[in-house]
Amino acid sequence: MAERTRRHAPVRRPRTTPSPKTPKPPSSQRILSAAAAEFALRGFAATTVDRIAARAHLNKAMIYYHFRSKQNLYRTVLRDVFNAVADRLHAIAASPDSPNVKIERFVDVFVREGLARPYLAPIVLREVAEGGRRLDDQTYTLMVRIVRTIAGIIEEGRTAGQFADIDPVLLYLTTVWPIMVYLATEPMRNSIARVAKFDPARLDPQRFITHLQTVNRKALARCPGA
Amino acid sequence: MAERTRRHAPVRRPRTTPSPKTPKPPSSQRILSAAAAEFALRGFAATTVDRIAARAHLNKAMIYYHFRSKQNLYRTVLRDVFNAVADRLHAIAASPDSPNVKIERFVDVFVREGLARPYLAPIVLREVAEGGRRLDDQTYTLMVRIVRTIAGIIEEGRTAGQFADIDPVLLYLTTVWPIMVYLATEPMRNSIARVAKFDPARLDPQRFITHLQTVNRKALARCPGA
DNA sequence: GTCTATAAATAGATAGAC
DNA sequence: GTCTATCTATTTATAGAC
Repeated sequence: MAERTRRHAPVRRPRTTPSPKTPKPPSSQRILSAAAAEFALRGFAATTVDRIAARAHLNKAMIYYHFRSKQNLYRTVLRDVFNAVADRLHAIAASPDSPNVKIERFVDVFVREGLARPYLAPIVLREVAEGGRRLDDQTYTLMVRIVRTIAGIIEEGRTAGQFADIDPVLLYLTTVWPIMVYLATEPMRNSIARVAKFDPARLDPQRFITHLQTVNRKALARCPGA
Repeated sequence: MAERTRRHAPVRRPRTTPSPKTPKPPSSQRILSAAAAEFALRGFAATTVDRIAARAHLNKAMIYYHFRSKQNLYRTVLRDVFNAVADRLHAIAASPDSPNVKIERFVDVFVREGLARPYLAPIVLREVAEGGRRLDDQTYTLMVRIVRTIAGIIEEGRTAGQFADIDPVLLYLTTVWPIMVYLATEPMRNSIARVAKFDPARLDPQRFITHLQTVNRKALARCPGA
């Protein structure tokens, strides 16, 4: 609704003139990257528009020119984040692999993508803690599609008789969220390991991925298991 | 270090005069409750001292009298939260139950305690998203003790030959954090279910508890499972 | 212990030149 | 599209009466 009343800011125009050699990305892109980093680092409230501007090597006024408000900028960042996740997930779901392999690939891809995008997990977790109050309808729908897609993979395996009778939505919960927390705790993992006196290597990405894949495989196996 | 320089505020004095019939708790307690609720709802930065005061039916100045700063109040709340969790966990770990039962009880108790304390999960998740930057040493150590305790339960079962060769720390990750996210998403669960068109009852606490217990049992079972 | 100001700093948003 | 300057509101924290 408020989205309808945007007055200027052609935020993501169809790049008619790609400008062959762009040494640095256009300012609206720089703002989006800087905003993602800052929002991830400090959360919505603690992030100042000035800091975003500084990180983007721009002026505060430029942010209000491209995006109408801090709120609107945040929403755009959120949509981008969820869109990226949904894209990756759909690609996996649409692949010709077996459901079993799809679930494994899902874990693997999710962790690696998350490691490559350090802003992803903190932003999503902050939004969860917020009760999703800042999610607009579009992002909300996107989030639901993510749940439905992974649940679909499990349904696929279940109707094919390959999986045990596990609720896909619940397995989504126990799969996606440990990943998000694992990613978000990256800055503190070494400190924890040191204080707790165990080898930090135990929390290596590859070990974590294998663990989650194993847990999921066992959970979905038809073997009784005690 | 800064903790050493506290000038006034006998925050939690040994209640020498319990004042037999206290109709409402002492102001410092009211402040702590109000602060927990507000910090959970909005996070540290977005929470104003005025709102906490209003919720506690007190004046802003009282907060600075009892606690020295917003920061210090927040740290106190965090310590209380983690202390409560650690207490519950130690009680379970010290019980004479078998490791198998302990893990099941752990899941059950954690979810139910979390439901009864709606501020717990959001505060913890916000802190995770923050990279633990606001944790003081005391709380940090407390957090580590929680990891060690649950890891200890699994070690206990493993050396007794009852459990498969699963890394306790990794199982801690895949057990505790789905619970935290499950708890924190309480306000949005119904909306999600509605938009995604599945029965909200699928996300009932009891179903979630059973699911997590099943996944853990299978993960820890010695049966190969594919 | 509790309250009413109020100081001091900060941050979202805009005006208007270029 | 980009900048400087500024308006306005909010917010942490304190002073000081009772």
